[in-house]
Amino acid sequence: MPPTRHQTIKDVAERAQVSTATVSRVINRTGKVHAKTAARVTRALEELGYVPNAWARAMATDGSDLMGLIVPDILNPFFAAIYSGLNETAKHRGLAVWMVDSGDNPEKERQALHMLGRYRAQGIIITPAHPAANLAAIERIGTPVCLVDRRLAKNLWDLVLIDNVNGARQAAQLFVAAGHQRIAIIAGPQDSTPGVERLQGFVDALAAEGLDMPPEYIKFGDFRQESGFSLARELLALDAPPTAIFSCNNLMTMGLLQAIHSYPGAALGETVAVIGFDDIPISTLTDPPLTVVSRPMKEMGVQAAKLITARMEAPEKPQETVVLGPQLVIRGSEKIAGLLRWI
Amino acid sequence: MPPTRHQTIKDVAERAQVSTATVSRVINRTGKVHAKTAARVTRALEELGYVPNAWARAMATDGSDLMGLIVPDILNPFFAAIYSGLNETAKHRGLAVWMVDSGDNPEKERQALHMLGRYRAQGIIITPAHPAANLAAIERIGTPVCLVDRRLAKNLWDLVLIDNVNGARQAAQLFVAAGHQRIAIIAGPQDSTPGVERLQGFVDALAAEGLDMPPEYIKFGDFRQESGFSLARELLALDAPPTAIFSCNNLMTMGLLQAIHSYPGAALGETVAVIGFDDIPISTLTDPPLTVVSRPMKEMGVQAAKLITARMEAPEKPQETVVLGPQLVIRGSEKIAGLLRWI
DNA sequence: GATGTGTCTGTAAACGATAACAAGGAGAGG
DNA sequence: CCTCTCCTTGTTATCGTTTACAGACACATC
Repeated sequence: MPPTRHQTIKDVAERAQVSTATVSRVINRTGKVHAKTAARVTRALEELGYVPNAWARAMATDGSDLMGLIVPDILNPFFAAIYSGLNETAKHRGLAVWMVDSGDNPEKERQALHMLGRYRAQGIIITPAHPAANLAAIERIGTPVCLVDRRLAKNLWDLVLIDNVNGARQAAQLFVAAGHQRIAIIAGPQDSTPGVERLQGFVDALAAEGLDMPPEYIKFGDFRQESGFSLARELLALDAPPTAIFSCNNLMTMGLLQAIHSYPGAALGETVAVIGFDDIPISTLTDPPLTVVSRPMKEMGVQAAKLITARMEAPEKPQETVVLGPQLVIRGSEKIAGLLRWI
Repeated sequence: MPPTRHQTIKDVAERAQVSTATVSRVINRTGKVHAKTAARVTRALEELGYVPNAWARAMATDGSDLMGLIVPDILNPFFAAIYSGLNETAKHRGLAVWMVDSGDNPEKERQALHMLGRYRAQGIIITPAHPAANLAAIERIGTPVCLVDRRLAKNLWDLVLIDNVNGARQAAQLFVAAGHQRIAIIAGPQDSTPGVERLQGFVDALAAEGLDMPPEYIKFGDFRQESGFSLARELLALDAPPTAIFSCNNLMTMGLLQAIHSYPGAALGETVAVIGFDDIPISTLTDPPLTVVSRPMKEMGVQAAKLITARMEAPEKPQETVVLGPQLVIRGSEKIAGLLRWI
């Protein structure tokens, strides 16, 4: 292959015997162009296989048509689904979405913010790694910002949230309805809003049912599989192990299942019941299949796209929060054989 | 927040009482600048919170420092791992990676190629959705291209491949060693190289062991979970169902497990044994845990980064192919209780 | 024929950065 | 004191695109 330089609008102009302004007018359908001239330009465009240069355009128009999405874990289906919803909606508005992984790590997140700044993203959708770590950097961003799933220490930005309290409450009530008395929770980190809210909702709902949670039934993980595994083993090793465990995110649920599976004498649906927060691909493969609190993940991305494009058009409009409701998907793992409901 | 325009190099120059050239020199450490001047510039840089404009830089230097990665499925951990390896290696070389999802769909892939072209990506790493659909478009790309995991109809580009034949052979031999006679395969689409090679390797290896595969034991799926599920049910419903099934990718393996789980009388490790191609998060959670042919996914991304950066420096060097070896991870699901090894 | 009104097209100045070139000043050597 | 170098800095053209402005022409109207 010859070292083909990219064709420019100038090359097209020459070949079509017009000025670059006219070519630009044809490409963008702005301004009047005689049909015959337009045809000549279009032909030149095609013959040369012209591909517009997005940066040059961005520089001239002061708009990159680029949106950044920063997620803590590209591997987590939850964030992949958000990307999917965001991307589809953004594409309709002529915007491209660049997804970057922060690894849930403030330093990498800082780098990601900086990179998207350099490429002049016109809007940033982010699930922050930490409620305060990059607060200053985020405040300094000159473009619209929309937070998804997690809040920041300051309430300055549009938000797409899930009603975590409500989701956790539904899980708690289902456990109680299934007859459980010894109910434990593997909670998330308490410096993240979902971590706090899910714990809160769960504990409060049990209290409302007259059940107090002893401290040894409340374990704090870090939303990773490994912590779900080890904390679950701690719970199973108690003198009076819980008969029901609520796990506060999908990865920890994986670890929890692994722990139950490998723990002598423990068996899902027999000695211990489980409800997880967020669906996972294996939900339907366990025995019994897994009951989970499920979130409208893709819809979260769609809403984020709407919020941020709205703000791009009206930067000074009041801050807006969209709260979506989670839904309990009951598949069976919330019960154990030994406990009978007497309804 | 005030509608802060981005600071430019000119703003910095004014504040530091120097010319834009000097600022540029300080930023890029090119050319000599007096220590005192440099300090003044650095201070201005910080005080204004200057963020360089990547496009303007790209236009002036004719280099976007941008690489594109096009994958058929962002949700598949396999591709997420490739991204991870690619990204880390690229970052060391000052390159940013933009991952785009083609949905394994030639039309969306075409759009992705076009988008990366507009943003003047300096290299494209791609797992093509189809061996020929976008061949012309890919040939027209003016920048280095590296194919990962799948070939194209023409052999013009650097390649990172897995020895699929070898991986499938190992699976076949393990089944035979475990005493199986009735061995089936859920193969991938035959218009993709991995699909062809894994089938080929498996069938040939069995033939070498003196086992012919009857046609009803060879099912063709599309690498999605749903096809794994339905094809597995077809196999289980045969008059003489297989005692061993090899599933040619991770998603179909999920479907296969689901089918076994839900099929009356079928049980993993008792009536039917399974080996999957590619590891999955639940491999260790099934009972027995899953035996799989595992690939060095992250390493594939690293190799792709190396190939493409090498080609960016020497565009005319001969085409190069890197073949990485898969590894059999034996966990137990390749056997069934009924069959005893007599070694 | 002078004037006005469109329609169409070209000229040239941005946008934000880099880099080739030029030029000023300081110090060294004669 | 003149000249030669070297160090440091500024001037300016350039990258590919858009767009405000102006100009050229055709046609209609009075």
